[in-house]
Amino acid sequence: MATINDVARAAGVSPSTVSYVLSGRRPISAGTRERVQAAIAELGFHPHAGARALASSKTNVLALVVPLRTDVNVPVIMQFATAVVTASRVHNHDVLLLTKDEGTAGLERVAHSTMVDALIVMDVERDDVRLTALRTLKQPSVLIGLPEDPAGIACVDLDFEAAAAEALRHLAWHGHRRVALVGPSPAVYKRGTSYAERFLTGFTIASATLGLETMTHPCEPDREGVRACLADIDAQLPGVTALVVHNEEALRMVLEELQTAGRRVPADISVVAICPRDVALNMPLPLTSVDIPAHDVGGLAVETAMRLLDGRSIELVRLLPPTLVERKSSAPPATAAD
Amino acid sequence: MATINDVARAAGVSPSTVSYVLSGRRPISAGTRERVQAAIAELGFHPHAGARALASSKTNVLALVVPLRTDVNVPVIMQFATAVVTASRVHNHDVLLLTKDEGTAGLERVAHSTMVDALIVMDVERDDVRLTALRTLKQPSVLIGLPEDPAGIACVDLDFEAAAAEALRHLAWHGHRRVALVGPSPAVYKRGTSYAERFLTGFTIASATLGLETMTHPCEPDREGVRACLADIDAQLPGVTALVVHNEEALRMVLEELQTAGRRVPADISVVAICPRDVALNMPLPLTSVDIPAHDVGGLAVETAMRLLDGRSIELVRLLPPTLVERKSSAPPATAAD
DNA sequence: TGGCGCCGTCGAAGCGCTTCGACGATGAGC
DNA sequence: GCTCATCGTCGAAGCGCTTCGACGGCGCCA
Repeated sequence: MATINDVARAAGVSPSTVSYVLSGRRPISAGTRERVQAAIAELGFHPHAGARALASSKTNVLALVVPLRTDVNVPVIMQFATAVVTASRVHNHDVLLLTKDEGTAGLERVAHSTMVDALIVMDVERDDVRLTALRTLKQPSVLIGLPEDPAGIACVDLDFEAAAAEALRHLAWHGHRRVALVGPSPAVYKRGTSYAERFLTGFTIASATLGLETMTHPCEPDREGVRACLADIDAQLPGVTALVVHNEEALRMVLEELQTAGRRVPADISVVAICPRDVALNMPLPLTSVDIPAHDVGGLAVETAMRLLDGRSIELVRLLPPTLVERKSSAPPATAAD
Repeated sequence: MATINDVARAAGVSPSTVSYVLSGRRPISAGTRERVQAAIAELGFHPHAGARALASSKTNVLALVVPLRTDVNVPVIMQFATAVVTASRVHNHDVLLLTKDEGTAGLERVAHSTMVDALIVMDVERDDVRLTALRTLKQPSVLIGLPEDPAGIACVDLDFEAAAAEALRHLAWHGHRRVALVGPSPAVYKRGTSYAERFLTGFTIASATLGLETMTHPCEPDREGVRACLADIDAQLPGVTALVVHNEEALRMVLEELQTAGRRVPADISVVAICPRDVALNMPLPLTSVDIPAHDVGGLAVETAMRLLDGRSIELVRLLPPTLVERKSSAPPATAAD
């Protein structure tokens, strides 16, 4: 492997000049620059990442902490992850992949050993134990999610409260009065997963504001769980005319169960999903949905990390406004006249 | 951040002694070792990864290249990825996440700049363009998959040919004579994706060996694709009594379509799936399946990388034998008497 | 009791890069 | 024509660690 010294020798300049050509931190004459670049190309020189990190205390690596539990929706996680990687590359950074199960120790390990410049943390819980650890690190961190007390840590996410409100507003506008929320699995709530709670809150508040009769119900994403959930909803909220489904894995089964029960969507019952765009589009019926813009959120997380790294100002909490797209699964409720 | 010098001073020894305590490369007396360890703990010392990489030319980082296309099965990819990360941690390594779309350039970038010690590459194609690049790197690489000509590169995977044979053998043993393969989407074949082709090959060979009447059909994983696929199968292989499904995303829909058509599984038609265990178990009916042991394969990939790194011998191509587990979706075909 | 080998430790070099201060050359200002 | 910035480049220090050769002290054997 060629070193910066080899390049310098080949170009007839000093190593520092090569470095300045590379970093652009000092003016270099056009002629010199070209000779250096030619030498770099010819020798196939790539600066040694470790040496660079040592000298500059920058690694150009971001840590990304992903959950590996399978009760969260895997494809969505993957969408976030690839969005983060893609955005990182745009900013000339790479991504070190950590799993949530290493917990606090993993964060400290990579931070203390200076493997990364910043950390992006997914699957944040209400009182996430990792927060205090993150606050003591010298590297900045960005959460994808919003804990109860972010205090000093940057957070980005979809505004799930607003998303719930948006879904209800849409249904209310169509004339629905009785709406049930099919939520994530009980385990997700039990963990205090941030987005689930915020959606629930938004749902409850909007329900009151709009004067709707609503109920909420977690849902295990298997056939039995879905059946039980729908049965409970029918029992507790008879005459329900619309469902808000915030559980992608259950989504398809919910639709199937409705069909099996002979309830047509949207003629007999409307469905609004909270999920990524492509999921909504790939259902048997294109669903009216509020997007989970994983790509935007991931990109924003990286962007925020970059701003933090070069000392630009940021908004500490950034919640993206939801977008509801009306497709084929929502309509006014059937009237007695129908 | 404390440095090794701080630790040395605190423990009253030289920096090299601290280093030897850390690495165990030279004998250190118990007393000294304890003092050093105490100092390390007290100061919260973590060696600087860059400095270490520079001095030792080892990064303790593995590159993992994942596909981000969505026509491959995302949850399976995720299983491989988490298996690799988990296994890496056991060997005291971290994982740098690359996406396949950076192609050859990405591999060369991380290798030439000495960011990683070895590379693990997923989603390998028949004539993968990345192979020649990999061969020129000074770092070893391990493929998850098996290209046409691996020549010198370590490969690990499930033995998909044997998996196909296993599925057919099981069905033949039950007395089935007409069996159709519901394969991955056409795009997967078109790319020359290694596992899809190997499965197809194994299927065809085993079919001949066992003297079965079979056919194969790719399947787009959406409602329409599944319907079309099943219709084609019925048209081209009338009286088919069993299906081998090598397409997880279509799996659920296949079952649904069969049910809709009033064909009971396994009474009217048997189904053998090729998929991870948990997928087979989470279907409405527990499926007879050949496991895709993502966890084992990922672990083996890491293990192989480690052996390569410390010069132990390896088998260049390692294909894990398939395991078929009989569950509720396979049975002897209905006879005329039924 | 003297010599030899081994154990445990030290010191220094060096990994490849960045960065800071310095310095010659050039051009502008008076 | 002389001073003073400015531009472009250089040299050297230093980032924090590993590793190699060296060396003192000890136990062992003769």
